[in-house]
Amino acid sequence: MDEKKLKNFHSTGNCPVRDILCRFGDKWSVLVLITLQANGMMRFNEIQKTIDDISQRMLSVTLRTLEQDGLIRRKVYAEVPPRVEYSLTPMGVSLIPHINALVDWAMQNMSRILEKRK
Amino acid sequence: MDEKKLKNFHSTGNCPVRDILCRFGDKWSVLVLITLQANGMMRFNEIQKTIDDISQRMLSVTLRTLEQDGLIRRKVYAEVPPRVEYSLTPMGVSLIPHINALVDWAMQNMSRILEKRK
DNA sequence: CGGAATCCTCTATGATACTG
DNA sequence: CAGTATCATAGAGGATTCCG
Repeated sequence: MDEKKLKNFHSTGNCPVRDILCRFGDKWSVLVLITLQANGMMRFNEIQKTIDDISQRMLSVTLRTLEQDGLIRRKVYAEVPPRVEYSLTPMGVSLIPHINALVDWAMQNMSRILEKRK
Repeated sequence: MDEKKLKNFHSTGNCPVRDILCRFGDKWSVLVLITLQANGMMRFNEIQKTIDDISQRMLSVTLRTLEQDGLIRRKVYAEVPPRVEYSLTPMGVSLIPHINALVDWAMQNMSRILEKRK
């Protein structure tokens, strides 16, 4: 007797796609990305003021991770006081439309979801 | 002197869109959704075997949350032993393409990202 | 079979203080 | 200004046990 053949989504033990997507599953990454997209090049303090409930530490951690993954670029100017500017890389830009699609979906279905939660 | 007008993405204190998107930012929701999409109607145990590293508890919690949000449907059959079948609702189905877009993006950029992390 | 209840652990995040 | 270092904590997630 043959069972239903069920499709799964991870190759033996670890799924690299899950590894990638988990990076945006954190609390701040998506917000930082769309903030950079909307405002272009931004300084550390500008980002923090824009996302006003992010702690300095988490902004720092998030930016470092995103830079490591190649989604944002970090440019340091040899000045005093120091100036550092962040912007999206082409790869970061290529992710934006998909994030926006999710945001649009969320806005369209928000009221119905919030209704059901009660 | 007028400062740069920075665009932000949350109305005073709480952003409902963030509330919605955080639901898929957890470890399992997306995986459950695409698993249901790929296999259609599924029983609890089938899902757990398919996503073989999810604990019974987390599968239960995840399914309940997704059902509450109206993304999946839970159908109980009055049998012994009990049978419960899960499937996507239309709203759940409408989310799938956007998830797939993210998965595709992840697959396309995976190798480059993993390279940069080293 | 499909869970719920309990307990426990570990990670993500936050608050605070300090620095080149 | 743009961080790092340190410490503290809530909550996500896991292991185990029990139940209709």
